[in-house]
Amino acid sequence: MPSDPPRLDPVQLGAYFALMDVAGMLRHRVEQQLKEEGDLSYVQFQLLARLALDSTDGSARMTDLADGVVYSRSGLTYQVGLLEKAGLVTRAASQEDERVVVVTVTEEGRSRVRTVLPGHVDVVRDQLVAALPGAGIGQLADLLAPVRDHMRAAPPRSAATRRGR
Amino acid sequence: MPSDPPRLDPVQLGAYFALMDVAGMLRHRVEQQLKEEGDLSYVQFQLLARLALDSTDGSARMTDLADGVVYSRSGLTYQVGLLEKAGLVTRAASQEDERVVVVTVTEEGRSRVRTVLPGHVDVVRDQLVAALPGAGIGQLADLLAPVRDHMRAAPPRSAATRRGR
DNA sequence: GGTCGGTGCTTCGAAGTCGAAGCATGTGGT
DNA sequence: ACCACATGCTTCGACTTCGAAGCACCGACC
Repeated sequence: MPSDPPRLDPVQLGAYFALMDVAGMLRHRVEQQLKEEGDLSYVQFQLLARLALDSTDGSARMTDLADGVVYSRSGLTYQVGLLEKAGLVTRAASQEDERVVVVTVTEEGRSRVRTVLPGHVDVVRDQLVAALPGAGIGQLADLLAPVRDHMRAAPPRSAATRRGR
Repeated sequence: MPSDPPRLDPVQLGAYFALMDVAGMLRHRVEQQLKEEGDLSYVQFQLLARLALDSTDGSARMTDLADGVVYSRSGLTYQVGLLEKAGLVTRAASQEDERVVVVTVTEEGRSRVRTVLPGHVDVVRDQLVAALPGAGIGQLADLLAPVRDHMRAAPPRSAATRRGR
């Protein structure tokens, strides 16, 4: 009998829902903390953090920022505009390539990140790490890493459907 | 110089970022599929699915729906309004309590869920399950379940910081 | 050197999202 | 019965988000 309902056992479905729920709630809490302690949205924090912590010179091209964060280009333009208005970053056209806009954190931007980071980390620890006994967090990291790689590699559309693969 | 920056080792941070990234990408892909094959947003699908699959009589109060989905009340009103306009659900005041609005899936709503479910499951399998070898998906479920419970139980605000501040 | 497709970013309009305020109904205390 | 507060949902305005269209610049090829 072709049981038309899907072909995902309860365990798989459970993992899927749990993943989405946990991420959703975690994001919600993190966003609250960022808003309260630093008047930043999650996206803005991600952008600032990437510039202040993951970049040697504190600057990056718009496109590189967009790739790091899962975001539309237009949304990025908007958010960087806000950050610029707030004095946390500066924008400048690249010399080598006039099309490119280079975004750079200001000292105030770095300072803001420093202000929010401890509380941010507290939230993650209290909400996520604390719920996982001992090595749990490590196992979680080990499980998710390959998934992330798989997803980044996989084509966003068109391959998802029908028999194939 | 005291290393005041966070107190989360790289593994914990890695798990956190991986979680947020994976959930973000997965949601993005799932949303695409839903939009293409059923003209539904992720939220709308969640609402319909909850009514069609998780409810014995195919109906629920607005508040119960909002609690299940991580969502604001006003956003729920908006989305249910759209679903009603599309003929996928109906709204009616409760008899016992005039304040309560009971939402019920229509047959067309159920049908819509049936239409999108297979593709939805395909995406989850291709993107999430396929990336995890053997028992991986089960381990993921086991790890996330307690986290979800922990978060649901934990106070949404104000408890984020203990010492300091 | 001029045109042409490709790339990087922005603008624009439509939709979705949230919190606060508002309205109507229920409930408990006096 | 009355009043005050609580509860359930909606409305409102502000903000964010996205995709499509647009602009400016680059590189390559004739």
